[in-house]
Amino acid sequence: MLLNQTAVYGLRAMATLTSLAPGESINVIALSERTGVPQQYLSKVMRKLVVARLVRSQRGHGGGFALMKAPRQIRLIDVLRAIDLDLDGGCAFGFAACDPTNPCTLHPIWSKMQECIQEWAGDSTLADLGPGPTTPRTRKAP
Amino acid sequence: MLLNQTAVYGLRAMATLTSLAPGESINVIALSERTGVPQQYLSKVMRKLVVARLVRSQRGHGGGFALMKAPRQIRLIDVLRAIDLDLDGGCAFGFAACDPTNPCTLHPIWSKMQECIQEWAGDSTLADLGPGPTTPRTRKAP
DNA sequence: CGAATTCTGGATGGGAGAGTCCATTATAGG
DNA sequence: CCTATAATGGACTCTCCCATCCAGAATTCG
Repeated sequence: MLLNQTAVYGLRAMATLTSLAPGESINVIALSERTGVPQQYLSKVMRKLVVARLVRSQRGHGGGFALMKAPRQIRLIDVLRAIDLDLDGGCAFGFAACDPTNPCTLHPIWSKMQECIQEWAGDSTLADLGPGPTTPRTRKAP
Repeated sequence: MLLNQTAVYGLRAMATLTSLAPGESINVIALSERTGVPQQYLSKVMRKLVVARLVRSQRGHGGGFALMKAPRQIRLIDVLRAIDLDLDGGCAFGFAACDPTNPCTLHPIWSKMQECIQEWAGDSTLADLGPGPTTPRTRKAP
């Protein structure tokens, strides 16, 4: 897989939160069932999203998680960064000084990929999600 | 980093082989110096490229590695596949049946990323490399 | 043939990501 | 005020990727 597992888990969770009615919240047990992410591990992931101020958490009876901003204001890159995913890997050759004026031989194709993924993650927001379900009839075995 | 370390190593090696004069070959020691990939590990990586028939290997005195085809005929996706990198992760939610007619909510943005990366890896070849060097003055610490 | 060179391959170790278990803290509601 | 609920946090395990060590097989050169 291209993105790491934790990043995908984060996207699943955020997508599910986006599908909630305004003002509604969901606890980690229900969220785990809908997303297929192991409960205990999902807790860790959610914490990262809370710390990054993308998600609001509420403890105690009736508590749970909800988005902290409007879906339109949450870019994918914000989610991925919150999950500690580093999209900008630097020079493919590991050169200390590699830039467009002094590029390594991999620079053209490498920067092409970087731009492609940066543009995707930077321009898409949770408002770009589809109308489809956030929970499946059947899920593939992990 | 987006791609895993081994995949990047593979691209570095292939880029360096591409920069050789026609008919020339290079042994793993020199290749390791130029690419910054640890020798012993580079051997494993090179073996994968050989098995995938992208690289020709020659043992004994004066042996080494060289490209098996013209750079134009080697796509990036061929290299990445040889390194066991799986670019097609399937549905982001892990749904068993997720397709354009019955999509999950993440489907739009997910497929957008898939297309972006598939197009990049499928359309680019080693002929698209730049003229820059394959070995740096200084390299970042790993 | 003999020796140096070079790739091949197995075995092993370290570390980070993924996942689990359990104790603790905070909070709503009766 | 008490209890059930729910998030938080620490400690631990497991697995796979990255990396290293070393023995073995093939091939060229003198």
